[in-house]
Amino acid sequence: MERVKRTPRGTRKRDVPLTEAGICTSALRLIDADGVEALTMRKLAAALDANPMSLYHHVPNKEALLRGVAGMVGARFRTVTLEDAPWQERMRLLATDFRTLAHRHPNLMAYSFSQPDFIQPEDPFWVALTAVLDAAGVPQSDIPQLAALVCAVVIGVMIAELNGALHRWSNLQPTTPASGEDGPTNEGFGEDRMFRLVLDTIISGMESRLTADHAGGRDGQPPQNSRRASRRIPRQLRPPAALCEGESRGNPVSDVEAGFDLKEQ
Amino acid sequence: MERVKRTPRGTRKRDVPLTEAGICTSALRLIDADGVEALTMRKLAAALDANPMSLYHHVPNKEALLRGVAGMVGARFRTVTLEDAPWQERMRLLATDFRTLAHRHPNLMAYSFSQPDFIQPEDPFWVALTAVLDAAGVPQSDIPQLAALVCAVVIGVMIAELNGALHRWSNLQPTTPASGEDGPTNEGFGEDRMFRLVLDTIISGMESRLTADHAGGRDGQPPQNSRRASRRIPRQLRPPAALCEGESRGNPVSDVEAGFDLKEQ
DNA sequence: ACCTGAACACCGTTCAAGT
DNA sequence: ACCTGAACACCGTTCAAGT
Repeated sequence: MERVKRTPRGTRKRDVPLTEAGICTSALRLIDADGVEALTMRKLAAALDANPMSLYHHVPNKEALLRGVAGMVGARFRTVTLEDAPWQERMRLLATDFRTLAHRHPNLMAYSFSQPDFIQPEDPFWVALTAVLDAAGVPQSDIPQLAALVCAVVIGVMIAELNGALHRWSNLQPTTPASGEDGPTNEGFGEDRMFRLVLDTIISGMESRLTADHAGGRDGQPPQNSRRASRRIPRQLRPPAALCEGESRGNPVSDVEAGFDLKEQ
Repeated sequence: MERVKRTPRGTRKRDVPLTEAGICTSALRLIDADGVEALTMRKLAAALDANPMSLYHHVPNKEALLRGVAGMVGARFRTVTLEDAPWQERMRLLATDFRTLAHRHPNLMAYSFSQPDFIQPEDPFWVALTAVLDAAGVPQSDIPQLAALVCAVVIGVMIAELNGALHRWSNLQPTTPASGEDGPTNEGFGEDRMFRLVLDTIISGMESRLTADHAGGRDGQPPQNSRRASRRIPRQLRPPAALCEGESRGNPVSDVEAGFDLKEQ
């Protein structure tokens, strides 16, 4: 009995012994086609023309397999490091490159994004992001938290983009329909533009925080008009509902004057 | 044979006929305890002391059941509408209230957030959000897209918070370990603070866009220093990799001067 | 060492049959 | 009308047995 078999369509498979890499590659192909939830050890084995149980000699279980696939494409992330460019441009480039990778395997990424261990400290994306924040002048001690927030924001927008929520929400009617017009007018609105808008917005917000930080405290004249007025308003006009862990937030009205004061002072 | 039975532990169940609401309530209890992925039609039936097949007379299938549960807790969202407060404060309050709801049922929310139809046009959260953006002076035509982005950002941070990624990322070592210190020093860093920081940052970014919009174009003196300098830099220093749909973005260097120019002009 | 068939303990769901 | 038992078509995974 020969090992090389032919599928009903005649394509040749399994002329090579099973490998973890080969299994992951085939799994990725199935995920790209039908999504993570449609991936099955049995279907994967069939695609590899192998016995379902043979997979377990190379992969401990399905969860580890998915981790392997995610790690495989995560390692494919590439970006250029423009040391001389301003940090704003580097951050935009980094986020755009990340998004490009996500667009390459949307089904896998929609799954990976909800895994807490998706980003590892050695990942080139994380390394580049912390480097950019360092170049921006963020204090060393605040870099991890701020990088985490940037990750969360960027990934949040991409989740909403990949599962179609961004598109659907964008076409929801505003509260006041104005007049009987013919449906949503945002046909050519473009997720590209929205992604760039989010980037520009958080970069603007970071810029104003960083410059306020460098200007030093509350003495400088207000830069435009209302940017700092909102900070004088008490943070919470009513007591917040209890959180899960019953944790009480230290000082309810900690007025954040400027800068990234993440640490307990 | 009586309908009221007792479980092995003696607690009484099913003294009331099956209802869709009752099924959803029981499902929510199981989800709160063990997560969505652990919910099973058979386990749910056992919790209701019913035959697994009886559920299908009140709920078409498991997917619809989960939609029903999500809709049930989504309808529980409440917020106060402070008509007189500045839009920044209203937006903060709205996001915080949303987060409070998410903390009440984290397992369900972590699932719901990845469903594209989680937010419906009639949802009080959406209505309130669009009202806030309207009060902020966002042009009517841009409100849906901007609200969608706010949703995506806020939900993204909450996903990362609920699944622990935010906490893990925050404790990743920076690239330069400085010295052999004893691990991460961010023990009391607090997701509350990080959530507020994201809110403040996007609000700051929106403020600078809105005020720049009102000031009208590029003639006004630069407000502080670098906020607008980054816009003069060409957007893309290298050609972007092809996106999924092969869609070419119109003008690669569309310099966004100010305001929310989401529409194709 | 690598593979495999049978089997186990689960799923969601259909359907014919009960009351 | 509402409920139910049996059954179907799947899962992931274990395990003893093969080569």
